[in-house]
Amino acid sequence: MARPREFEPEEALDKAMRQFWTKGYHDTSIRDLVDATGVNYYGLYGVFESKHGLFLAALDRYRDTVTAEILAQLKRPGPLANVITKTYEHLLNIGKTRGGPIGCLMCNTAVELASEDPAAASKVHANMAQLRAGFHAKLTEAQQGGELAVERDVGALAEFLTTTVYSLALLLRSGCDKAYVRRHIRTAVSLLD
Amino acid sequence: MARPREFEPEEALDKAMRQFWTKGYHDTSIRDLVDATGVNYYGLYGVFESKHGLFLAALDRYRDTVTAEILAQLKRPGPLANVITKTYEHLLNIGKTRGGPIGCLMCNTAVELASEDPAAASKVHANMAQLRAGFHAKLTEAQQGGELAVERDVGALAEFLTTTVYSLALLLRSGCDKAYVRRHIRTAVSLLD
DNA sequence: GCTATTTCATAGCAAACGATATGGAATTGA
DNA sequence: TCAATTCCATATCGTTTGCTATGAAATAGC
Repeated sequence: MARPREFEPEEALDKAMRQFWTKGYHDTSIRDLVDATGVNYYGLYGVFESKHGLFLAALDRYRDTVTAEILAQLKRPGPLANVITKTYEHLLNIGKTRGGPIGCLMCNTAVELASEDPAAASKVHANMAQLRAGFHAKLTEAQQGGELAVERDVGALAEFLTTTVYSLALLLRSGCDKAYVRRHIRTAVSLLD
Repeated sequence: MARPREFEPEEALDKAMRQFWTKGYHDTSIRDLVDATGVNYYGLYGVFESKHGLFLAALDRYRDTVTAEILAQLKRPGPLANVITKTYEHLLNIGKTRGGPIGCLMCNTAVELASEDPAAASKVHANMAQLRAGFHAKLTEAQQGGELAVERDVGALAEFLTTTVYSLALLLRSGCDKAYVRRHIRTAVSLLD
């Protein structure tokens, strides 16, 4: 052994994720990341290989924290429409900054990078699949409980509810106010009636 | 007068718009724009002032062409759900490239720039307002014709349908296949039943 | 306490960035 | 035909980019 690291990789990754989340991939420089994490070049490159590698790690970190929390919200017991609405309302509280909400890193990445970066696109689609599975489970449970009509297409609904997560993030990031977003939630959820 | 211009500003703007549409603002360099338009630096800067000025002009051009065509689709006569579905199906045909669909410039800009560029954000929101007005007119017409229940909230529905335009663009840009997008269209439009 | 090893801090690299300056080519009015 | 003017083509500006190299600082084993 020798001189020990002066930073916690997970903590640094968390701050880097936040930076990418706020400014996007192309508009975030390595110097921005050094400033945001407090970790020097050597440390960042030693652990994450490159800017791109750090970004991919940030996407994983996002899945393991933010997406995981969304899925946890979805798993909570309760009437279908209530749980879905609560889950969507939860989105209003993530990605808050002084400059306003910054949406969802996966949604942002889908738009900024998915078409030119296969590795990023793959992680974005994996995230969509996770959300879809979460909604699908809840919908199926509701259908079996007689809460949702058996003739409803659970697969299509799960996809729709997943896309709505991204839609809400887009509205928030683009600066629409909360009342606007809440109306969208209400309208989208009314599809389950 | 003196030496005449060797390029058509509108034609150059069209190509620049396409470039921004494909790669986004930050990832498009002035040299990319020179290559894409065939116009040299002097010409671009003489007409559009700066990269940012050219981008804002591209947003206007997008509104006057792509958004205008969407609104035209919306104004066509026919049953409500049919017209809305056709309008959404039309989105599948815009922004096609060899590398796949590139979504919607306004949606892309909402995610990439709206939070840091007030001028761009303003144009994005103006675009949303135009779409909302188009949907609102169609919905009101349908309501008056007895096609849509009078108790339905036309304002909220118009907002929802507008956001759906952006959602579809996001799905297309992120690489979802057409069947996936078409299912989303069907589910969203079923809200009007 | 000394050496080996790893990290930190910073200077520096070539390349690309947005933007401008410069000189020659093309056109007009005289 | 010849200034005057405008545009094209290109060289160049100072910065910033992602990334690397270098030397000092901090630890472990001996």
